[in-house]
Amino acid sequence: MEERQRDADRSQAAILAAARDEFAEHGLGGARVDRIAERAGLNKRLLYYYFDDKEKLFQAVLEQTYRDIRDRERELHLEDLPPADAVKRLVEFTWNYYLEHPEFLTLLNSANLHRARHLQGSKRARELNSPLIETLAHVLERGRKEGVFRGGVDPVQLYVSIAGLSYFYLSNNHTLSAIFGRDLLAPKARSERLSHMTDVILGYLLAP
Amino acid sequence: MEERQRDADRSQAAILAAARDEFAEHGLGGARVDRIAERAGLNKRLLYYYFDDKEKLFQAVLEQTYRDIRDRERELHLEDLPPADAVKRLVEFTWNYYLEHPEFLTLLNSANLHRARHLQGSKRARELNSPLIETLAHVLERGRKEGVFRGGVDPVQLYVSIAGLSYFYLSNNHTLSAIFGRDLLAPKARSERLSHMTDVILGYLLAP
Amino acid sequence: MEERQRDADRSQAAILAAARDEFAEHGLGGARVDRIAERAGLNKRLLYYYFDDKEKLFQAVLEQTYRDIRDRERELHLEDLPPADAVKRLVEFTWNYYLEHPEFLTLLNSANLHRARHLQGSKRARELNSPLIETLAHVLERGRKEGVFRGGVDPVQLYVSIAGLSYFYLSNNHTLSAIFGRDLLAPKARSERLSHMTDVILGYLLAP
Amino acid sequence: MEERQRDADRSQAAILAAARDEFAEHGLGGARVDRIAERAGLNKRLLYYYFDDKEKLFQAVLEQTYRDIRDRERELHLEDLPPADAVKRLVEFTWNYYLEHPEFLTLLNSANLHRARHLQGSKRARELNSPLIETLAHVLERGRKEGVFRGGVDPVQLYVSIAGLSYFYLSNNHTLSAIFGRDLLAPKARSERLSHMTDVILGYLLAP
DNA sequence: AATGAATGAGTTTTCATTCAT
DNA sequence: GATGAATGAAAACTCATTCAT
Repeated sequence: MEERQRDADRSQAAILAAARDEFAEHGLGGARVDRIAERAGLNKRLLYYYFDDKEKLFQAVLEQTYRDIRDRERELHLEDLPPADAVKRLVEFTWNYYLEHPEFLTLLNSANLHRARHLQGSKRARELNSPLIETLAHVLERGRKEGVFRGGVDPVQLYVSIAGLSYFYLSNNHTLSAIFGRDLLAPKARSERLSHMTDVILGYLLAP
Repeated sequence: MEERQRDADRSQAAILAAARDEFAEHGLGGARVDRIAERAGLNKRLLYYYFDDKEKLFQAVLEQTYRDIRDRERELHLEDLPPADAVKRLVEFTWNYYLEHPEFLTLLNSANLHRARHLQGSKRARELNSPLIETLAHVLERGRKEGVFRGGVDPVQLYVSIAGLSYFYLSNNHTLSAIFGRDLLAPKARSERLSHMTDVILGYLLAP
Repeated sequence: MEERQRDADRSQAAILAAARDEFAEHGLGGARVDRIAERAGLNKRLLYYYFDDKEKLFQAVLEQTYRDIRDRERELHLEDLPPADAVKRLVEFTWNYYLEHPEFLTLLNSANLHRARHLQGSKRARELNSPLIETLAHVLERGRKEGVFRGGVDPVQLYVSIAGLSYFYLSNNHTLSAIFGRDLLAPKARSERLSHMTDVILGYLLAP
Repeated sequence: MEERQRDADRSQAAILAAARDEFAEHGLGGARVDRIAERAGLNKRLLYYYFDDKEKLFQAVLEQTYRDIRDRERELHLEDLPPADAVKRLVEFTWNYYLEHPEFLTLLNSANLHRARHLQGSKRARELNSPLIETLAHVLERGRKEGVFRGGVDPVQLYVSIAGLSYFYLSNNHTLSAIFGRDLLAPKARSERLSHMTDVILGYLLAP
């Protein structure tokens, strides 16, 4: 009985991982159920047994994806750092997380292409919301009080901006590389981008 | 003769417009050739007559899309404005263009999902490159000389950042709205976003 | 398990038989996958499930066709007969096999129209080679030693000639009938042809 | 006016030649009207203008093909040669004509696949019949009278046999080459085949 | 829990043919 | 006589999903 349960868990995890890769690579429309089963090394019928249909499977992948990044964000402990360091750390974390999880970007693109309807039904919508928003609000408040940050900064706007600077560069990496004729993921290009983004965010935040 | 030619052009244009909308709405994988023909009000066979297959049609759409935004960028005449105004205008233009052309965002996402292979073969790759990069370089240089801008700013990085700030907000609008539980496209939210982005970019650029 | 396996085998066999008939009747280019499925009484999708595509299905049919005639040739036991009888038997067998398997002729024509590329990839090319060539060589050798056959006869040439005499008559039966204005498959015409062919081959082989 | 007529004739001839090649290469089912037009360097509409449809075009090609070989046969003048030489010449002619007109073989195969229905309607059916049959009858008669040929030989059977020996070898050249693992069209193989065929036919005919 | 066989409804693509000039 | 544009029907092939065990 226990054995069976463990098998079941393992199978579900294998399916989720395979589905995540397939959806990330081809989008929701381009993903193939057959390929997911093959990637997972399991019978196709099992996908339906555990996840009902392709759409629900996509939703499960999305939820897991959000859960993962939120867990990581929670480990940042920005509240323990001086304001400027905290912001810098957030910029770096965002950049590195996107770099190491390229599937996150394409999954979000797919979710948005479908107008986020896969999140609508998500019961754990709470889980989706970033715990960072509140933390960031505190950091900004602290910075303002200490006189290092400008005031009137909306933490949501800032959070979105920090994400956007990394996201666009990495998500559109292929078209940008084609247009500019240079490899945006070369080591030097990477560190220049990170440094630029930090400059932009801190240049904006730091009080004159 | 003229008539016929004009009809051919009109048909091709109708197909391109229909395809652009369909690809934008459903992505490359989710787009349906039948629907494109229906949208265009033309026989499906004609799509193949003019564009060979779905992939080439997508490529044609992409090229036209780039051509359009590049044409608009060319009309900005940033070189005639004071540096800070020029940058502000660019931020506003980018924001408004994306707002008015939501298809641009999803098309680029699709192109990137497919690793920009549809641009690889594009003979007119030159056309893809933004004419703004050089203009922006001049603006930055002027600003630095006038003592209003900081030095050492890479125009490509800045261009990408300006784009990213708008792009992420609008492209991921649905997931973000779901997460934050607020409508990011409400009039007030829009003006707040534009104002925030301008603050970020100019806050970064303006010399202390 | 057994049941299922047997069903799979039965389905594949039904598809192969239906495909053989359809290809024989219409050629590779004229054959219709829909019709094959209908003839087999199975879902069209299954053809692709088992044989990938139309080309591979044609290849499978060809291989099976060759296997069948080779099996029959093996049952002839020409080595047990006096040389002249052995050759006579081969002429008769060839004639009758072609008569009873008209699909063999058109399938070979199709294969040749496509430059036999469907045999190129066939791993079991060995199976295609007739076991008769060696047997025929022995028969010719025996006949020569016994003084009844002329010497210097290449068994491959002879084999091809025996086949050609029947093949051309039957494969081109329709045009020949149209040209000569007589039914080449009427009973009398058949026996006359067989008798003529035997005369030709033995008239050539028998030592003067 | 005259000019026009000449253009029209030239166009029709170009279409026929292109169609002959296309049909020979791909069979009736595999031939493409577009490709025929392209090969002919003419507008597709013109094929329909002159030949009504694909089927009628195929019929026209067939008729022309028969006309051509019949014309050549008429030039043989077998009646002027000693009987054995006449037969030898016919074997050689058949072999060489097939070698030089590989399209003849595949066109006949296509015609037969379609049960020669394209000849049925042919008004000039008379043209199809070989003038050689009668000539060959005379040659056989002469040979018998001179005591060099055996008696009781049906000229039609002999004609078909002579054709079959060459036809099968050349028409099935690809499968035979694959099966026997040797190139049947290599120069040495060619001359051996011709010599073998002559031996077979004369070995059969020559009185003991 | 797991799986190979089977399927209906699409999906892209092709093709012979016709229209309009 | 000649042609580019257009089309309806059908072709090969695909896909998510279900059946039966």
